[in-house]
Amino acid sequence: MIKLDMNRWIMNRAGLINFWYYDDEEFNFSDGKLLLRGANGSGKSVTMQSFIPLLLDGNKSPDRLDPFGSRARKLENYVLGDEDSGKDENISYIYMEFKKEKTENYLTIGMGLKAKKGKGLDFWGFAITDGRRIGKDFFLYKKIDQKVPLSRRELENRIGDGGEVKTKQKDYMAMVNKYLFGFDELEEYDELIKLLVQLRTPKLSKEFRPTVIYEILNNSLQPLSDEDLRPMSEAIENMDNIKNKLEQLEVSNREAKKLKKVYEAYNNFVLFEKARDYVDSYDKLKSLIKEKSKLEDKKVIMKKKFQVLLKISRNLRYNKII
DNA sequence: CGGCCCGTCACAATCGTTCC
DNA sequence: GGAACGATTGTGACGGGCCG
Repeated sequence: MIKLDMNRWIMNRAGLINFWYYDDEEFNFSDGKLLLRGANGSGKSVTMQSFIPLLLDGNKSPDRLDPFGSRARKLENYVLGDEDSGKDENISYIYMEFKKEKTENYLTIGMGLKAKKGKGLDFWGFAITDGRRIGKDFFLYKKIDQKVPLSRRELENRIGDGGEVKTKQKDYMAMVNKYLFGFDELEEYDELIKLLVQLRTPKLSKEFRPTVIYEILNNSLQPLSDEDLRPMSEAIENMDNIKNKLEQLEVSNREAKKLKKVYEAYNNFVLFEKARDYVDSYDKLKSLIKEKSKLEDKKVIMKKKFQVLLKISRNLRYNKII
């Protein structure tokens, strides 16, 4: 997180030595601001890009140097000068001095660049943290009157414990972040630099259209990692699944209701049939019971009649025999 | 003065990024 | 997907400083 420090570092001075068309040049900032004025192509952009972003992260890619994003010029060209009039070998220094807004504390970051024709580019970035100031009590020349710039080894010795020297771009970037910005993660610092690079694009003034602004701002935003997106995509996926399931269940429910309606009608019909059968059977049973009791009465009478007849019959037989 | 050790430099190889 | 370029790492040669 960015600390809200009311006594911030502000840019105080910036300087170039043996770099591009500059022999030994110093720019003094006023309240952290600098106004560069000049005709098109006079080198305002080239001068500024040498400080921001180059001095902030040490990224020496040609496309980063050029505000138009082309790869036409390598940093080596700025160190050696033009193709024909240039030198065969040269050491350049670029530096920026920061001052605390309210106190007399100074911090200088910078880089040395050594180029040899056809031999690529050597780089060493440094920070002076003990308050020594370039041109006042710290010099990038071997001797003050002879303008021979220090080699890396010589600079390291001269800085000593009062600062740091880094030869790797990543280390230099981490060092600048540590002293100037204080982001917890180097990635955050990287994002800030990317934003600065995006915002300085001349497209901003050339094509002032909302879509272009949108494009630039969009590009400058930190991309979301898969890690960040996974919970969301999973949630959306779940929502989709649940929605699909719900729709399916609703269809099923409708169909089941239809089925139920028909089935109920069928059930009622069957029940009615059964009930009618029952009622009929019950009536039949009642009439049969009635008939049965009638027949039983009849049976009793017949039995009595039979008894009488039997008695008569016996009497008749007895009389005969006797 | 010579030998040893350490740091530097140059070079090659490989990896990563960006652009077309 | 390839080309170009930068970053990084490893290796060997070289040279300067230090010590005996």
